[in-house]
Amino acid sequence: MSLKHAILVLLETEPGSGYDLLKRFREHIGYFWNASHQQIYQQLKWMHEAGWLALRTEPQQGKPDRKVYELTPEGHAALLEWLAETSKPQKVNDSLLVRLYGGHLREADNIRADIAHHRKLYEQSRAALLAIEQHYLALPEAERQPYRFPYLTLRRGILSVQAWLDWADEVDAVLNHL
Amino acid sequence: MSLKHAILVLLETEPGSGYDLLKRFREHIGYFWNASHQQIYQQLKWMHEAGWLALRTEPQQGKPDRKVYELTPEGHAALLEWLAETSKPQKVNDSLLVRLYGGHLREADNIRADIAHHRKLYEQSRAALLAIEQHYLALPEAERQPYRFPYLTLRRGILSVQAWLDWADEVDAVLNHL
DNA sequence: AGCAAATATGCAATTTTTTGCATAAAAATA
DNA sequence: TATTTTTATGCAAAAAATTGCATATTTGCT
Repeated sequence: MSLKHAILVLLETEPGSGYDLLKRFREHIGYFWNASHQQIYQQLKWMHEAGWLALRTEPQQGKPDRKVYELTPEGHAALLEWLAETSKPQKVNDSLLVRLYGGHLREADNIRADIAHHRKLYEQSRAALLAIEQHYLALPEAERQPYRFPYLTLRRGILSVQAWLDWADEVDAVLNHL
Repeated sequence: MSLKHAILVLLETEPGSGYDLLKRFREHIGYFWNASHQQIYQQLKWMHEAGWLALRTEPQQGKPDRKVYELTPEGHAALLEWLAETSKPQKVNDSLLVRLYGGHLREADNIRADIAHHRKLYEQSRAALLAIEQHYLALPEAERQPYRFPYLTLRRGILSVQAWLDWADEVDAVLNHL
């Protein structure tokens, strides 16, 4: 529904290829937007055909051409239009919690392992986000300016991951005196 | 992908109609699973045809029949099988944060209004979840037992909503000295 | 040197979700 | 009494996401 617009926001900040976008989704904004490479390439194709994106093909020695996309004025207009809409509340679908809800049908060890597995992922995520934050905070005031808004979203990622880990501690405490 | 299984978990706890499920999704577990009525009725049909659910039609005076679904042994088996799988990390797609990421293209007041609008929703959600928690904590030990696992998911909802509100405070502080 | 992983792009089929439409009675509110 | 909201169910078309397949080079590791 708004992967198109997520792509517009990213390309407005900095033009890039489909693979560049994939990495940005994975490494930088995965705590608020996720997309597979198939999805991204499909959308880029659609957006290019709709006139939202211009395509610059950079020939590379030996390697296949690098296809760099950037916003057209139409794409910019579409982005502004979308930004003005009021966003619907986030739709959450978390199967880990569905599984926990049905915990009475599972082995306690299975639940513990499930939580432990996710804990590792969230801890990795927290470390990555905190590293990005340190990098941002080390910048001189002037260079921080353009990242003001992305930084606010980064804070959301950090608080959100931390809240998950705090909850996991509660869960482990309960599971351990079962 | 696992709406089917979310429905199985809910019906395992207590049989009910499509509308009952809709209300449970909306009022009780909306912080970890959401589904529209169209989705629910479609899935119920599929699950019934697949032999996962038995249908009991309760005639009502005047009113149209109440269609109550409950798990068959096959449905129960399907649920147990799914519960044993390891759950993939939650896929997050939050358009509010995409919009905030592109905040440099928006009016500050527009952003503030957007945050304020969502803050109201999250505050309502927090109040509802805390009320459910109070209700649970007021139960005598024995009656609390069957709700142990749902209570853990409720805690996730509470911590999660609180983390969002804490973040919104940070955002407001930054936006106000812009 | 050989193999795995990362880089880089895409098509096609299937599944899932969303959106729009449709009906109809009961309960609540003005 | 009239209108709106809630209860209650469902079909069909369109949009979006997932899954499986396919290709080819480069980089890092053993």
